[in-house]
Amino acid sequence: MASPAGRPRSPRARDVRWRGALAVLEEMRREPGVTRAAVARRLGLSTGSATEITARLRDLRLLAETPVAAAGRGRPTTALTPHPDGPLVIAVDLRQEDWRCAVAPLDGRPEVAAAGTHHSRDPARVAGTVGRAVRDLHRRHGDRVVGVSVAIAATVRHGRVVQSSVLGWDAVDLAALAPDPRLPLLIGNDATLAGLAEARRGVAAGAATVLHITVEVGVGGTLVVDGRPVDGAGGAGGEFGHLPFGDPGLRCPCGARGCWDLEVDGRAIARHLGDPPPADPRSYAERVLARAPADPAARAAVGAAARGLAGGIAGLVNALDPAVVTLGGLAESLRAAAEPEFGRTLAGGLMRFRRADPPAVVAAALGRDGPLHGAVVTALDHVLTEAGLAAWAAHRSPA
Amino acid sequence: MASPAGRPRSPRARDVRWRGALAVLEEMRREPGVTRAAVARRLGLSTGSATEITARLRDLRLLAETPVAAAGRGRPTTALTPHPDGPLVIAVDLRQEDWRCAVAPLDGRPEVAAAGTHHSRDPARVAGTVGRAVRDLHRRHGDRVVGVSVAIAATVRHGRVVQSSVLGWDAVDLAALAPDPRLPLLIGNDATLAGLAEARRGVAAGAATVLHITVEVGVGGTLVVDGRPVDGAGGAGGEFGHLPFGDPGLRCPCGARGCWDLEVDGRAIARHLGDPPPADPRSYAERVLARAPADPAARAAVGAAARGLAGGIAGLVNALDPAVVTLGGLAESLRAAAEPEFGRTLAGGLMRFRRADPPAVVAAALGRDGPLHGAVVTALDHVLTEAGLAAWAAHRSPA
DNA sequence: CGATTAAACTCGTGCCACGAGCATAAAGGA
DNA sequence: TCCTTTATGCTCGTGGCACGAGTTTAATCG
Repeated sequence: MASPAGRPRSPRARDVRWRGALAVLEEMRREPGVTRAAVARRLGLSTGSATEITARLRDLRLLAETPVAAAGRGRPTTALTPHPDGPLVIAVDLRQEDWRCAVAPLDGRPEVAAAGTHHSRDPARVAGTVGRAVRDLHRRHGDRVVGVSVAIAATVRHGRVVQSSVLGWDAVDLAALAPDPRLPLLIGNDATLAGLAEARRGVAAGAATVLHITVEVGVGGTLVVDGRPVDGAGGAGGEFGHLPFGDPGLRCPCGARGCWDLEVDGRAIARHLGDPPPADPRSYAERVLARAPADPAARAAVGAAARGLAGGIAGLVNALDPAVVTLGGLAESLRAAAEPEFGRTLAGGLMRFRRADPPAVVAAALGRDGPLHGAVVTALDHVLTEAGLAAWAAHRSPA
Repeated sequence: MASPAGRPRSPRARDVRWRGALAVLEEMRREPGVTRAAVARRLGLSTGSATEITARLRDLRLLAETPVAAAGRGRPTTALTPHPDGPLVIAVDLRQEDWRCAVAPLDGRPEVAAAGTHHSRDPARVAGTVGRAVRDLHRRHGDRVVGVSVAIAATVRHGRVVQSSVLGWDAVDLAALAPDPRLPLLIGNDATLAGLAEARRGVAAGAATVLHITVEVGVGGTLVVDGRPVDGAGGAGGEFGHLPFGDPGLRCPCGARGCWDLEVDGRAIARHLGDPPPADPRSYAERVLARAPADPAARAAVGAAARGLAGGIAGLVNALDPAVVTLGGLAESLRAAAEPEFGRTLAGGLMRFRRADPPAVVAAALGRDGPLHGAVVTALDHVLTEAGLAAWAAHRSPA
């Protein structure tokens, strides 16, 4: 198989080695269980190329082919699936009070393998617990593991946690989560990753420009263009909650004034109801939402928050022109609870020429699994590159 | 040179035909006048590949090599320049009262070839005048012309002008500007294109995430990520002026309320001075800026507008995390005239963790040539693709 | 004017994808 | 049951791009 006469090529920047193979793997990922024939058709590959590429990928333990129930006449084709001994990524979702670890093969479907709760505000202890779970999975799967990706309810910049009001953390180094320093460790904001997941695998799959907005404590989200989050120079984009859409008289814990955050979440609802600022704005908001159908004051407060949400979204639509807006967390609950106000305010905030053709505003499909799916997406984005495949091929040469 | 035995390859999606050639042409474009040796080093090409690629491109009239003054010992290399009979793009900048047409070769340096003024509010007449100039250039350069790109002071969506308050136009079809229906005609917003030009060739060249903000009548601009403007599903992104950063009591001509537009331009200055709304907010603002150094009331009004500008920029930095912010048009004038207020408000509007490492805020370098340069950039982005080169090679086979 | 140096040119080779022709595995019909 | 139809997979010769070692070329330096 290796070069019989000359020496093997050294890898080069302009190299073409993995082009076809990558395209095939991306198709498998985009639509788990596609058949080989369908992939070849879609990519415009000749049957000869398809044969060669799949054979190569099988030898490298990157995919397997499973027979598929015959669909009409003709020679039956096979379904492309991740190789049973192929690469895996570990995804972690670290939330306010709990965490989950999952493992996913190249088709990007995570399987939760460990979970737990944490009530500690001590970052080191939490990182220790989660790190043990990750190391455990790494031991179990050996060098099949090619990356670790963490979704966390925190502001992340240059791969480091900068702060988290939800977790009550300041800057924290999560390098301890990597079971092996040679493994890439990716850290991402949970709302950004949830938006990424919606754009790639959720309701907005296929749309080129997707705006994801979620409300938990404050507003988060991301713009996803062509499947990649627009997260800025340091990856700390998507902090939409700190756009000054709100009352300039209100000071935000972030240090600025008039932040949108303060107009939308449980803190806004408490203000409208004349309640003191809630310790946990998220659960406070849920309680008010629950009693809103029967309680006019609660309903009015929810309506005000929904208007605050819709007005900001309208502005972002004006500025960013997304094809779809996806709503996660309390954002969807607020809209559902106060649909009339939400719809009116959204339409009224759009520039006139946009009103004829506004973007669809839809509920996120992945729910609380969004961040976990997003973590898998980013991890696989690293694996499914020329460099990633070359590294895999290097330490696992063909049988 | 063509296949001696087999038949020529048909083009395919996974084809590799233009990979190296495109990389070389992009280098020539990025740094006009680079030497062939430098390009080969940068791209990691062997000298053999460099020889072959340049020969191929020379045969296709895509580049020429000119001897270069010897720089030290060794065999002298050559500079890569656009071929004297190579492809050209036509760029148009259509502004409030005047227009310019330029021609640019593959190095992306436009040369203005025609210009004029228009005081008509009749879109058809303006399009007629400019269209004649374009057709004239097309006749002069024949089939060397491979694209036409227009920068216009208007909202553009899906390649069509939707409205322009500056020009006083409603929806207008500019298809008449194309001298030949087979030529690609690209229409873009002037502020978006100016931002693109700054990010690719101006002060922000090299930065991965650039936020460009310009003020003329209202606020425009764009976010540019990895050299591509983030302009949304229909290309109508960048309308930052219609983010609701302002007084919700003010109604904007766009149909929404509280638009940032109204806090920043000549209309805002007039409000602060108690003047009636100016007919031409741009020249009104310039007059007030001119007398601000000597006139405390004018200075205060300018300061208020500068604060409105800086507060909004701070919010956008929070949300988008750019590495650089470039200021064009009156935005730079406002900052320069009211530096203290601008700086204070900008810093105060940033989230606390960003204050330690804020983005550089710099004046745009290309000035009024920005939109023209941006139009050239988009046109060449279309030419310098596999499809673009294949089309060029098809109708001009090698000598 | 030869030594040195940087770069260009030549040429044999590997690798990927193509595509025509052949082989194969199912369904459908006689 | 057997032949036909249909869709697919496999084999193999070919083209095209880039590599890289060896050679040539055009400059400067001593």
